Amino acid sequence: MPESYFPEVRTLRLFSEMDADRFRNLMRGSYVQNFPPQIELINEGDPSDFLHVILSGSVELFSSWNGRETSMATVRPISTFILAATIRNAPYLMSARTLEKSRIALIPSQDVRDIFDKDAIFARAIVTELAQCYRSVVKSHKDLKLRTSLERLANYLLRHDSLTGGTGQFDLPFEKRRLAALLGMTPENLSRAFKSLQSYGVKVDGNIVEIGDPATLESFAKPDPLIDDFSI
Amino acid sequence: MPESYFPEVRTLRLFSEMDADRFRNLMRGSYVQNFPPQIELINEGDPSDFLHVILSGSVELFSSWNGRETSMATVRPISTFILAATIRNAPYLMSARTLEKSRIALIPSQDVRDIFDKDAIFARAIVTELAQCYRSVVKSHKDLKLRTSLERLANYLLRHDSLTGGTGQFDLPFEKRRLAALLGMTPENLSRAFKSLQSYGVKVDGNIVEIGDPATLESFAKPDPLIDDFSI
DNA sequence: GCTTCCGATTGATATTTGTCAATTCACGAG
DNA sequence: CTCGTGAATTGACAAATATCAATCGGAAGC
Repeated sequence: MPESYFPEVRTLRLFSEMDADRFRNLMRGSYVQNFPPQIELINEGDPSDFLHVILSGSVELFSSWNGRETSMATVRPISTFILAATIRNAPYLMSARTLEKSRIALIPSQDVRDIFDKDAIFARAIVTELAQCYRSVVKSHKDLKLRTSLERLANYLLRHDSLTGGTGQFDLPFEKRRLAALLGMTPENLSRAFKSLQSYGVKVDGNIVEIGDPATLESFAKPDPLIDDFSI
Repeated sequence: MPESYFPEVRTLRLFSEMDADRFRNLMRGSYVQNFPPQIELINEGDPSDFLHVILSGSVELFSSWNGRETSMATVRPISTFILAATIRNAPYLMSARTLEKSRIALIPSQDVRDIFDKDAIFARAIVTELAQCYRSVVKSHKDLKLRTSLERLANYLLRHDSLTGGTGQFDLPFEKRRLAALLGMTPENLSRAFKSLQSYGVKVDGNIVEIGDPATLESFAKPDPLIDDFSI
């Protein structure tokens, strides 16, 4: 990996505190690659040879079974993905594809495990990151199991609004078909769900969403920090 | 905690390799308590003051939102639960209640975090355990999102059969209403699902389940190691 | 400007799942 | 043994969601 990328990767919580020499060694054995959109980076079931770090662009994590496919999460810079497989030296549970042109750093999993054993600070950082990811999936699981699709959409809109500054207006970050898969519903059902939310002040025009009356939408969505707050 | 419990806790992968002195210190600051059935040990949202280790009995992890409740997992000896909250010093995301008379060890979270910082071997063990838990939730999430309730039940039966020796006959480990909640369906729907599986050779009498023709059931259930194999 | 393509939407319909009410069944208390 | 309790089951029905087919509409290419 060219040294010019080091600072970017170093900003990641995972690497920011670790020993400088070790960091340099880790980076020297790594690669940075540019990928076009719609490239499959990881196929679920494959051995986890690399820890991936997304530096720019966006990546979708998804899973398939029996001819069906669902979206599990979207990853944005700067963060790692599929850390657990790397740590356990186990096959990937999810596939990954680029959504847009993306720059990805590939760090050999074996090196990550080696340094983990030697560097307590790095180990601490990995645990924190892992625990965070773990809690995110638990939240998603609660979202999916406790809420109807309409409630999931309403809460998604509130979350994304607050994420983008809470102005009550934002662009959907990807196609609606992808949002539908993420929320665990069909595109048709999503389309109808948007219509149903009109009565709570939600206006949609193409990719632009406007939350006219946050209080009304919240009274329907009933957001809960233990599901919707990704910072805890 | 009485010294007599030390060996039991020590068998946990999480503690088995750690420094003996530190282990003794950690245990000395801990408690072991016996709880009757149906006692709420943890309320989601509470601060995570203790890491829990179940020594005997069984515990259900569950979550609520807006008057609804769902089962997230059941925990059996000997394992920890809600490790991620302890590590991150964050509120519990799930509640926990005893299903039967249970003996639980309570280890102060602060002590766990302190030792984590000092003991690299312990840190390594925590990461392994966390990554394991994380992957389990991802599998559950895929199960819920990619399969119908009938498919989830069929795969659950196959998993549980193989877990109990693969004899093709076993007792359900808890009430059907709980199984229904775990699988994300209503008790009524579960009852009908069992009936539907009759045509694939599944017989149910009370709590006793018999898989008459594993091949047929598998051809319907299509079990997938990336969802159903909890050892990877 | 026109065409083509693909995602989004809409309507009609089917399937899945949940809800409500009634009944059955098993088990423990008295 | 009988009664009472709560879980499990069953049937009828309602709601949520998916499927299929047709249409719309905007963006890219010619």
